[in-house]
Amino acid sequence: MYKPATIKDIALALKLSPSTVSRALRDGYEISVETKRIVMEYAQKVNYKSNPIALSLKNRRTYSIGIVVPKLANSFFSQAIAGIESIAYEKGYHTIITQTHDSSERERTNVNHLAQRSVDGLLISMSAGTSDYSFLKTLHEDGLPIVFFDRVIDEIDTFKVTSDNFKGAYNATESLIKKGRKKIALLSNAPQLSITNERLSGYMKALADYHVHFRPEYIRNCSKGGNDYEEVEDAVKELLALPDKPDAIFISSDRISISCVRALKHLNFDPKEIAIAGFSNSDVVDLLHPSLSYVRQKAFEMGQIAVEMLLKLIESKYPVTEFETRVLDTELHLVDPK
Amino acid sequence: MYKPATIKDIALALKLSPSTVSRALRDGYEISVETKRIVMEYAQKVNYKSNPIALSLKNRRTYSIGIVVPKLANSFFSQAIAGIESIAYEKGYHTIITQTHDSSERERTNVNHLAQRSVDGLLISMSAGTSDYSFLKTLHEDGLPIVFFDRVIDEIDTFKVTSDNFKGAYNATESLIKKGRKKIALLSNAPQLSITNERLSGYMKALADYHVHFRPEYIRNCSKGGNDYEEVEDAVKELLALPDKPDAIFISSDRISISCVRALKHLNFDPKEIAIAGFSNSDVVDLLHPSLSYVRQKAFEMGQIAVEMLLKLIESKYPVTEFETRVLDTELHLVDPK
DNA sequence: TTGAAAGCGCTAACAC
DNA sequence: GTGTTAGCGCTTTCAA
Repeated sequence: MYKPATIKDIALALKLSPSTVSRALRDGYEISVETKRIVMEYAQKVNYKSNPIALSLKNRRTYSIGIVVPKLANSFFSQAIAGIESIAYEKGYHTIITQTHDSSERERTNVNHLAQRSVDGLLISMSAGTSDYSFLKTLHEDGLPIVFFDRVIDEIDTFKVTSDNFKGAYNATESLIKKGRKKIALLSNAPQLSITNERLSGYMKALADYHVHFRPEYIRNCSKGGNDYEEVEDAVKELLALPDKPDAIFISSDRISISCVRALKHLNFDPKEIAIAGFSNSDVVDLLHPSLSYVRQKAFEMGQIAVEMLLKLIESKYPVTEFETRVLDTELHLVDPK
Repeated sequence: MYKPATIKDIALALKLSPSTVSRALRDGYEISVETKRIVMEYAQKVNYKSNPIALSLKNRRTYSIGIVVPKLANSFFSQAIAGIESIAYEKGYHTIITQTHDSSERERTNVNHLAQRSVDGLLISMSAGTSDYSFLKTLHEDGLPIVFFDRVIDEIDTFKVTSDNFKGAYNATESLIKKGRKKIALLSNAPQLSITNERLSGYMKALADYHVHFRPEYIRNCSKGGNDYEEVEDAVKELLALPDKPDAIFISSDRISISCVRALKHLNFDPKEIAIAGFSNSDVVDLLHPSLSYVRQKAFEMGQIAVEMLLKLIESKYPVTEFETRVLDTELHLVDPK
């Protein structure tokens, strides 16, 4: 293992004290111009880099923030992360990204790992399986700054950013109705998730507003959140095997939208027969066949806002007690099946 | 910010010395069972967690490895990362993921950031734009363990894992020939990349073996690697505007494959008219329209192998001088356009 | 303007 | 079996 130059090394070489070198390097006002010059030059020469670990130990700050998402392969999250990074880097923070694969278990270990590694704060979008939030609550009460994005929870009072899931779902459902569809099924995500219920409400409200009969048998929950294709295909099969089968499906989750498209393709369904609309931030959703209308979330922007909130918490000199929840608009993209 | 319990706190409370507490906590053999019990219990009670920053400072080990990839949104990389994590977590290592967006500039800052944060080693897949490897060379010579995967470079002698890009490209091109196509264009990635040339060779060899005339005007490089859609669409347009226009395209890059599909869709090309085959690890490639045959890389496995190599380097007691380059098979998936 | 010394949390010689 | 001390790299009083 290699050993980078330290302040001590420089001090020794230059016959100065470590403290002088330290001050010179940080351009301290007490140090003479001449000394600074000498120190800087030598530091340059030996390629001195301050050791952030030592700094962290001293300052109890790491200038890194932890990100916990269910799945990197989900475009929504990789877009959100890009947004987070864009701001974080600018402000001199490093990001540590971890994924949970929607496992509550991995979520807990990842979060603890991050907290122990002393990130200055945490950005998290909850896993589908999680119902016990105590590990987060404890950390939060201990003073770890946390901001939730997209998949938020009520149990912890802090900054949050989400999409207007209600309206997104409403608009998508409405678009199906306006296409003349009256028998609209719902493929939904794990019921623990905040977003699942909001989207369900939007769907229901649209049905009600347009006097479309609501049928409980048209609702299917895919509690594995589209991570398990079989689950989605089974749900689609069941829907299409109903005596009075739906003529449209609204899918309230990113990954499940993709799985539903795949299921319809496998089952050889004509998109004209079954119209679909769903949440999706996939960057190829416009190329899918069967095609679908889709609700897009402002993922990048959500990431940016989340990290700005977190930095506010981290950098605040006094404990923050006023928390805001931002709700971002969604965009509906209509696609006519060919 | 909150202040977690330290060894000192425990020592003070229990009227023991810090070293005794330290040893007791790590179940040191010299410590009496009784003392251990007392210490353990008290530690439990105050929720003692060892401070990894202090440990890192002491041990010059962080048990974290840095990952540098061009783009998380690229399925190939998110799959590789999943592979990396699967092994890393198991062995008690933490991963720090960063993306460069194929910018040489961000690559350099990310790598330096990671090296400074004292990761124990680095897994890297090079950005398309990079041609100056000196920053990596320096770190490597200074003793930082580095393993390259997928997009490797010759300039640094260490462990590497890639796919059999030559054969993948050969097989894909061959499949187009076997479909009766004789005018096969090539959409290619940035020429600096190792994989670009290997795939080019595979394409050329297939043409040669089947006595298909090679035409330089059928080759187009998209040096932005599919990050810039316009570039790809222009390339496709140019190809299709040639007097003797191609009847097939082989695309030698993941992201460009997607962009090419999009271009063909925009330009309203019938997949029967232009057959396409390309590298892609997208998890929805089978749902794309126009459809394409695709070469899939063993991304997850590649990640696993890469991290295993890295751990070998990290945990080796002696400097390693024998390096291996593993080459993984690719899988060709044939799709008939409808 | 510069230096000496203490301390962040932990471990490991070396005592006793 | 337990305590003392020094040190990882850095900053920061305090003293000179």
